[in-house]
Amino acid sequence: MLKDKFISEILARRGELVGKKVRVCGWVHRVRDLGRIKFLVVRDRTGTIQAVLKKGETPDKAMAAAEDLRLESVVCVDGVLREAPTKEGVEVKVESLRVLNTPVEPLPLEVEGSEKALLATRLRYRWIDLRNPRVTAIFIFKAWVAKVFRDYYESQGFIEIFTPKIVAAGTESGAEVFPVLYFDKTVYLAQSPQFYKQFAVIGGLERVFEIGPVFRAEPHHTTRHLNEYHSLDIELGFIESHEDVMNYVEGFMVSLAKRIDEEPARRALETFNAEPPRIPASGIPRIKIREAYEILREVYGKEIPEGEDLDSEAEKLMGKYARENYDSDFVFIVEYPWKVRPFYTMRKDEEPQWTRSFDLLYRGLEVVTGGQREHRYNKLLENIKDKGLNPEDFEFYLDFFKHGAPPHGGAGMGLERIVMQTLGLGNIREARLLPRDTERVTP
RNA sequence: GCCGCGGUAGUAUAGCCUGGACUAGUAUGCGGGCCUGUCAAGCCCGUGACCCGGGUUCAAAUCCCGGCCGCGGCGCCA
Repeated sequence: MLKDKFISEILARRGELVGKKVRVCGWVHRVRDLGRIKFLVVRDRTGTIQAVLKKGETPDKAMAAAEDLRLESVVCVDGVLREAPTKEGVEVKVESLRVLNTPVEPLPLEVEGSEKALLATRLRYRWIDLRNPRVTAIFIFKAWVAKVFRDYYESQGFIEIFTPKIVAAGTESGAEVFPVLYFDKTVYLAQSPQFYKQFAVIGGLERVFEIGPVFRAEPHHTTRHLNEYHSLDIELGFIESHEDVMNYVEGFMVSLAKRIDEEPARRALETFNAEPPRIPASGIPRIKIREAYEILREVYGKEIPEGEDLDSEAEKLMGKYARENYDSDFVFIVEYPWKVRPFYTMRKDEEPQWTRSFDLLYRGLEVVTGGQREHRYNKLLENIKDKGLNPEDFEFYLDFFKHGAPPHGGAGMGLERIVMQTLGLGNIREARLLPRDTERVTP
């Protein structure tokens, strides 16, 4: 390995490393050339550190190598760490400078302050944009959210699964799918792992989760939709109702909120000046959609017809309501109308126009959808017909329910949306390394 | 899918409404120079742009039409 330590590690251990030789490998973030003395700021994923070269003190070979440096040159610097009046309190007195690569063209985007460029430009040159510490922080945070997800569900007895993304069935929750040529057949990119996570529960794994890509062929033009995103999915058996599913969703959100002071998260929140997610001690409020209609009408003068879904304005208002009345950044909206939910949703026995389902709003944006699934074969068949769908199209799925399907339910959570809402990003594309939208398929 | 707004150097912008002194301004980057403690270093010099096509006009960055691209709102969803 050329590199033995991240810059953050050198800085964290500066006490013991001062006076010793260190090696810093990274990108040239800035060059301040004062003639007989040159300062290089070297950056890696974890931070920046200053290296200094002085004519007469630094070996000529290193001085010569420094002449050809440009911004974003890739370097390894060897030298002695010493105390200095820099932001970090230390600097590297250069003894040798190795230039591993030099940009062959001027930079189309400046790393520092790249977020000031148009998002389109940043995405076009994402490999440069990504070097901006503010951008790096988003993806380190995203990885941390996924880790907390994995940690939490593993601790609750869930098994991680990996389901097919190439599927035969068409639409299952209303979202449009992308067709794919698969040998001599047309198949589709999975718009959710829905059927297969249920399959895994029915197959006896009982509690499962998956972190995987999903594909939506909707021509969105918004700041909160992607055509490809990562879904955090869970599914669990032996539940009494959708309340059990909500408890597990809530458990994850509480875990996120509790662990938010861990290093990568703390730094990201600080970078974006974001408030930690707020969940009251009493838990996330759960409001039936029937009550939400009333709240919207009476408190905000917003009319949503009974039995209709909340529109995005209504979701924003309910988010505001939860914040002001429950001191909560989250709110569950519960028991959605059957008419706006997919066929596999379990209806309430006594009130079949309502379902055992929920959405979770986070700062006024839907980030989770879930509920109890219909596990009784005959009821499932009825529901398919009631939705005007053809049972033959779902034969492979229906078969799962013929040989012992326990009562079960689950939820799907939008990873990028959780990241966006936590950090207060203006556009979900910022939370995706290489977003796919209606026009963008490169890089 | 419907609707709205936009496209000026590598990047980000001013100018457009009210066509002409625009030789298209500014910042930053980039190239060169000066400088031995800078830290978004500074100072000096230089470089570089009106999306494409058509139209109106004596005259178009500016007005009109079409195309392409970008951004956003709604819808749908995570």
